[in-house]
Amino acid sequence: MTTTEEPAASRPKAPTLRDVARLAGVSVATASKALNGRANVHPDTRRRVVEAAERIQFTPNSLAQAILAGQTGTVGLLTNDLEGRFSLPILMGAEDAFGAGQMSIFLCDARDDAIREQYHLRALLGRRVDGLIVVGSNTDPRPSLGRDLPVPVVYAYAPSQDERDCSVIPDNVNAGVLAVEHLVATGRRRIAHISGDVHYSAAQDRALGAATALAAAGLEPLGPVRYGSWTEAWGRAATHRVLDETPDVDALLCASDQIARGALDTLRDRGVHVPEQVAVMGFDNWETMTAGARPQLTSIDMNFEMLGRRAAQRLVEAIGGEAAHGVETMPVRIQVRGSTIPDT
Amino acid sequence: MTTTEEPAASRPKAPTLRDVARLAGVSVATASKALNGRANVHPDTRRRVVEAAERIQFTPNSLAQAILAGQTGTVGLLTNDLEGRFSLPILMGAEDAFGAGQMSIFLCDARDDAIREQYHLRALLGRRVDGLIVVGSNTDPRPSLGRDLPVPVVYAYAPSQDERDCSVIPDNVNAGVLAVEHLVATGRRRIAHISGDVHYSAAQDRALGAATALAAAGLEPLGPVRYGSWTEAWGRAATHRVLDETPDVDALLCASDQIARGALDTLRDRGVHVPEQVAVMGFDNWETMTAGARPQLTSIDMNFEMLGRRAAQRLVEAIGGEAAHGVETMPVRIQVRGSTIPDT
DNA sequence: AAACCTTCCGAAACCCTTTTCGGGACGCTA
DNA sequence: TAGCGTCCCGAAAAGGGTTTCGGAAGGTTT
Repeated sequence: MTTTEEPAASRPKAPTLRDVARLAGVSVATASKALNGRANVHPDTRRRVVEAAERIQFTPNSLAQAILAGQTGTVGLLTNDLEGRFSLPILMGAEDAFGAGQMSIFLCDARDDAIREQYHLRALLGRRVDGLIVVGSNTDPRPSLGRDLPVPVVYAYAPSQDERDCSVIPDNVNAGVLAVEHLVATGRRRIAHISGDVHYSAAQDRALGAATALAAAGLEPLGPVRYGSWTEAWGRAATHRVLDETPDVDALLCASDQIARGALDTLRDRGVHVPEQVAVMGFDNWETMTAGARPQLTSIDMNFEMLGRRAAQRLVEAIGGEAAHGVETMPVRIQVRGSTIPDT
Repeated sequence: MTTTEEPAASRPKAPTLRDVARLAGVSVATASKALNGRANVHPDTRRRVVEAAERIQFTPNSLAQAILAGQTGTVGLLTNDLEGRFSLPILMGAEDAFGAGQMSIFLCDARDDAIREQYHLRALLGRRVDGLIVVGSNTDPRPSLGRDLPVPVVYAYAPSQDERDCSVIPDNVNAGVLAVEHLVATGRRRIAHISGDVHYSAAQDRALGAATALAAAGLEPLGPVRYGSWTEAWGRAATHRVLDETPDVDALLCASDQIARGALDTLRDRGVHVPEQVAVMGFDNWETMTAGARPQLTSIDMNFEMLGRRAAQRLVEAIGGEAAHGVETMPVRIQVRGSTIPDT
């Protein structure tokens, strides 16, 4: 029994640069230079080293590289969005923005729990992430992580309450404007607004934008903004009320796709034709909701991928030393479908 | 102006153990022992060190610890599920299973692209993850990552094609059984099955389970299994066909919640009462779909959190040297709502 | 007072990679 | 043949935390 005998169950350790050097018959220094394309290595030597590295499937240990460089090439994504409706597109946008993938992403779900968030924060800082992206579960401003962190932080979707932090959020006000402009452009004049939970800034902002655009078009809102919850059930109930109180409504602006789905259901039940008699719009352009609707749902797309890319971009800048700050709003866009324009 | 003044632009570097030792007036070795609760440190000395560490918010550098220990305390989650319907619950289950969070998770989305997957795999191995969880976009068996990796791999949701790998998947066959048993228990006898894409093993397995349970109950299937796509539109269209061909149907077993939503819409349009005349069931128990349905949708829950926990558990075992392998199916459960049982 | 033990602290090695610097080998020129 | 320049390669240090081992200081015993 020699000391090189390994128990059968043991997994082969990942090969190190030392192993490559030994196999190629050179020093570790030369092996490093050969693999990294540095000068002063004879072509034959380089070839030997590269072949040795491939043979044993050598992968440089990023940890050791990071400890030298002071940069780990990792980013922490701290989310409170359990469903991933916001954080996943943002994750993808970030993956794209960081480029040919030098950056790996730690995803932590704090589940709207401050304790858990602090806990994950400690873990991420211990792993020496180069930066943090914090994604909220809604667009309401959230407490700052603090300003004495050793790494830059970018807040996405939910801005930080601290103006000196860097936040990137969708432009909910303009979302309301775009929606009303579209409805007006299609000839609607009597537009009711069914919103979600009144305490959400997203509801307030969208309503503000809608009111502004209505005024600009010289129109009066049809009844009050009807706040409720972000559910299909509320969309159904509110639509009944709108039809009862203002039967001459010709458009329903719903503050989420789910509410809009509920509105469509009620309209169908009551024999109201969409979009001929009443147009319906949603917000978020959530494909799951819009694709199955009858007719398919026109919606405002919040551009989450772009939001993620921009957040990642700002983070890279901050890591590079450019201290951006303040709240940056990202443009939204409208996706027109059959619920506002008759299918051709 | 004191020396503690920092230039505004420069970010304070993360403090090291060396900084703590200097502040406490001891060596780095003593500081390490004091913070880690080792013996042979005088209580007064320990207290001084701990206070110094807290004062400068010292966080041990996990990279340095990892390079020593040969374990990084990180796991790679390689997913192809763009929406995160499977991978996010699995992520959460894994977070829970790894316990008080010694483990951090790299999330990479390969977007069903083998090149991108290989690329992320290299990056993860370079970062010396202790293990990998691979999540598929559907339950069809997928190619193995290979058996010569330096870390253990657990396949979740989609099993590996290689039997020697370790896979954890939901029990789709039993899901079909449970669904039919529930419908039979509520007095249904003429049960039609509307499924999704015929090429998906999930569709086949659920249909197999349903057929088995029907036979066990001494019932004949009502017409053929109607394969189509996993969409509401298909659910609507297929329901029309079922009603036209077999008007005496008393239950629609739909292979996804989306299909079931479509079925409910068509039944409502044609004045068929649910659940009195026809019961409707879905699969996946996707809250987004089930909650807004009228009536709320009975569905088979695939227990993704449990799946994730089990996968993480198997991975921990494998990291510890216990070589589990083979395909492990996880139990599913039924969530009964108003679409099969009248609301009380 | 000398020898011994306990208690506590610090120097140094270790992990893996990169980079700098010094030196050996070789060819060319005077 | 001596000297110089060029081309390669290897030794060594750096980076941060943990651990082992040696040793210093102080107290106790004979």
